[in-house]
Amino acid sequence: MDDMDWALLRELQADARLSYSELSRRVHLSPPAVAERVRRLETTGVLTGYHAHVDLAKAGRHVVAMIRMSCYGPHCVLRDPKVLDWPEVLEIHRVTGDACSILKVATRSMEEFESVIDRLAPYGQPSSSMVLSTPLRWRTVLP
Amino acid sequence: MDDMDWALLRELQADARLSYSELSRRVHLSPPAVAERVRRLETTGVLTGYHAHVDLAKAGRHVVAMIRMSCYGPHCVLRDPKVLDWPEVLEIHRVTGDACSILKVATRSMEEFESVIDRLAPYGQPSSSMVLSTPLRWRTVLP
DNA sequence: GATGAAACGAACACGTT
DNA sequence: AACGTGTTCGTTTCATC
Repeated sequence: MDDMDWALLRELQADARLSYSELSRRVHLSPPAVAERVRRLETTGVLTGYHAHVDLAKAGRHVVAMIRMSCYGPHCVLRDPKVLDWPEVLEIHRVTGDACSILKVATRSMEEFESVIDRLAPYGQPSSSMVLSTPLRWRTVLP
Repeated sequence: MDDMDWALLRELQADARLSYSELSRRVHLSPPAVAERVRRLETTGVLTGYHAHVDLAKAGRHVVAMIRMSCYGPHCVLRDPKVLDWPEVLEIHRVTGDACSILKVATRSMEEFESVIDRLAPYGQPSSSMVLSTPLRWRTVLP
């Protein structure tokens, strides 16, 4: 993880579709050298994937919320792998504090959101914060 | 936004670096037609960007937290554009409820995290939930 | 890590429905 | 208006130094 690796990470975080040739011009390295470094960042797990980001509202997910789950001991959502497959659940973080986890959820409607809450309730007490807007959607990680 | 657009969104969310040729094979459409559709999804704002995702711990950000800010009226973090530029702040969501916003923060150390809390305190009361692990980092948005 | 050759993909104009 | 075909040019990849 030298300066060159960080330069590649910076560029690929900003635009994951940059070609190796374009990357080579930006970091001043030959295309094969760039390809080898990127492959190494992938295999070592520093780069976990390349993802197109979608505008949730424009994709029909008009209701977005952060849900803090305070679970009933052994019934915790974190212990049920089925929750990982619910299409409305976009992220799950295990956290410290009163809640055991924070879920990011996006649904097409309030009715659909209500059904998610109904499915979550058996695991514990959900506390929902509806997302009004997202002033900062994403930031590049720098050294 | 027909089935073909959704097929392209699905593939690009899973792997943003797929070539137009590879996409054309997967959705059974010619490469120029794929390129035109993807360009349209970009210009209409459905696709907001292509980003390489980085493992925070492997990138040296060992401390990750979700911080709920309960701000003092006019001093709200959402009203100060400077906060958008803090490199430790990866996401900001404006939400309903007791808190006015939720921030995702990642720092190299607890000392650095403490300094973020010190910088946030003037805006309101920060309530931090440290992220222990992330069982679901990201999910593809489907129709 | 750089270079050069060969295979592959992207981009444009054009023709088709 | 949306898609397919062609050629041209740029990109990826592998062998080699």
